[in-house]
Amino acid sequence: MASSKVQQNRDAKSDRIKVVARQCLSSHGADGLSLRQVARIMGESSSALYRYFRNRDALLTALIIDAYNDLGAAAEVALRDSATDAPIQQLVVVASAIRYWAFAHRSEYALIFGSPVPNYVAPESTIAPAGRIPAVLAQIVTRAPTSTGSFGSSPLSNGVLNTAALATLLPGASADVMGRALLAWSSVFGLISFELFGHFEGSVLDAHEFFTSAVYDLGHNIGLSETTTLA
Amino acid sequence: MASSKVQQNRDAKSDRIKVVARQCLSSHGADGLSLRQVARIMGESSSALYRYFRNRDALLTALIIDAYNDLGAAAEVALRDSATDAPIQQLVVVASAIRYWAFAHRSEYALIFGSPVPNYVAPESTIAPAGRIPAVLAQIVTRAPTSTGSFGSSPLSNGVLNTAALATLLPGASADVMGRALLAWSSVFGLISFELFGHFEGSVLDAHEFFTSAVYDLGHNIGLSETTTLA
DNA sequence: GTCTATACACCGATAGAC
DNA sequence: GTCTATCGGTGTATAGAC
Repeated sequence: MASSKVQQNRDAKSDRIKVVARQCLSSHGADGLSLRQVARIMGESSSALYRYFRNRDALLTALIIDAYNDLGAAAEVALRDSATDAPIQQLVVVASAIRYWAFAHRSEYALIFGSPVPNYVAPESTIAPAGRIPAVLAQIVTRAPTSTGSFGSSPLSNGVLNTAALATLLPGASADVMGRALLAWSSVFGLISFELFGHFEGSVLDAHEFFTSAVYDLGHNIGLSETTTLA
Repeated sequence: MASSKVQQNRDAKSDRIKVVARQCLSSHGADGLSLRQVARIMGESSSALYRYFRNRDALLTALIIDAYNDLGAAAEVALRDSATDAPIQQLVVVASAIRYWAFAHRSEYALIFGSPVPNYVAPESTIAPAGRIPAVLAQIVTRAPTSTGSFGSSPLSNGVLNTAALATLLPGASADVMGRALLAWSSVFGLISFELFGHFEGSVLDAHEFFTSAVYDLGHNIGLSETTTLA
């Protein structure tokens, strides 16, 4: 299991490349990421980097997976550390952690949640890390009293969601819970993206307060209650 | 008021350029848009196009404004055609029209709602067209019974929204109405973007049905009722 | 593992002829 | 208004020397 010395050096340099690549990302966007520029900044020739990443897209994929995992870990930590047991407050805590991460990592957020990079197709290896956030939200929703608020005022029809696939990610969740988790996630994403990408400019003055109120509202909508329930 | 013949020719050619530019947009993304490629496709030299657009960013701005206006007009038409429906159904109709437009104009949707284009700053002239969609949504929310559902279970504090600025866009709306309109808009945006950018891939099988149910749900959340109310 | 050199492509923007 | 020619830059990716 112990990786060899040379492997450690390889990984260390891969990491150094990715650090520089993330800087490039913020100044030129995902599409503008180039091995040449990374090499220039590192003071090396571009051909040297091809020993570590087959091509530009491989570097991009590595950055995407790292971003998903970093954000997913942040959400998981927020849930674990949340001082409250009330589901709706857990939602606010987790959503705020996501928002906080997004602002601390703007370009990586844009990389994974912005417009698709032209001529880049994400490989399968990105989907597992991408599922960590909806999984966290589903954990919260699962704890909501089942009596409240079915989806869209009537239960989701069979076949709308891929319950089989989602079950591996969110074990034990009903279709309704899955649906509410996905809705909550996309709404939180919408709020954060609008704020981060400037679409609230001029209309929302206190973005933090607006976000918190809105998420609170969303929590009510998907049936989360104030009172603590057991998992 | 009658524009001269030469002006008409100029506008016609500007339009032809923009048509080709929109094609380029879909294959290479906003950042990859280049006057050179547009010229190549049109069978002209690139320098000729500089008579019509000062530079690349000017072309981009024209495309952005057109996109906002096109989408805004689609939303307004949808609202007008559903004038006699209950507010919550109006919301579904308008949101569906936005979703429909997004899928018919993927690259333009990504242009205005995706990641910001690196090194491009949108000029002031884009903000008015961008406000047409929230204005439509606010019209719907305004018709909801004021008794139901305040924002986040407690009214929005003063100073959270720029009510002065929003008033010119949504005359007569209260801060609470504005807030609910913005929340609805960002949630609808989140749903559409997740679907369009592939984040529902593998989990949502019937995206249309899921979208409709979710928007219905959102409508309830912001206090829209089933019964028709007068404007 | 890193280097130089190379083949090949792309771009924005301008000058000056017609 | 359109053209050619040009300057000065960007990039991917490989071959082959050290």
